[in-house]
Amino acid sequence: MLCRIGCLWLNWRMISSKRLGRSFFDRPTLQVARELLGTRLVRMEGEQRTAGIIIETEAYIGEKDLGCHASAGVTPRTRVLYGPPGRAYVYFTYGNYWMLNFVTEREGFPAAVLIRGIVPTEGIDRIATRRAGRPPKHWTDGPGKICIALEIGKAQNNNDLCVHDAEIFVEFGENIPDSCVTPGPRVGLNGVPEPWKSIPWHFLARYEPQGA
DNA sequence: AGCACGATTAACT
DNA sequence: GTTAATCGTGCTC
Repeated sequence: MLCRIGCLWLNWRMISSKRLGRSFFDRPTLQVARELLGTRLVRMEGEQRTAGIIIETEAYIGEKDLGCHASAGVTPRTRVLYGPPGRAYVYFTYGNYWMLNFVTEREGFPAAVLIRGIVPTEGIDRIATRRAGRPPKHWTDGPGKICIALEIGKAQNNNDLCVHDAEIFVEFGENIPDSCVTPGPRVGLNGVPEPWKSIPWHFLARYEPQGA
């Protein structure tokens, strides 16, 4: 009886959960990158939520993709990319900035989605403090800015997004129709040879926050 | 140990 | 439009 109740409770948790599970990330990276648009990125800081709607993503897929860090093979840094899907890959670049990615596809295949833009929805006061002096329009419109606004750094690298007490996770959001999505080349790959430099693995959503 | 570079940002002209 | 800042990472010696 107790077991039955336990199972029902677990089922209820699964069905009613607003969170994306591991199966969401264990799929082709382009599909994950596209479908992440409109979902909600949540950063737990103790009991407080800081969050925003994801509106811009980029896919980095495998060792053959010369724009992907995994083109260098397994190194201390890229090890996370080869790990199981549904983990955070957080790396440091340009001497100043952290970048948040979600690892995708099966364990052993290195791929991830970079989170490039969100629209803040919760914890606005904390975001405003961390982005002080900048206009709201530029609070979270870049991958480095998102990590500043949500206080994401080295400590979150390799974090599992799909456990109950995750610091970072993603919730289902509203559906973004294809008519509101603009694919294009990935940003910042100037030294990367074609076709990787121009391949349209960047996804930008036109998103109108409620009431605007 | 040394070197070149980077999935950026902010402040310039 | 251009460019400086800044340092971990990966590669070579």
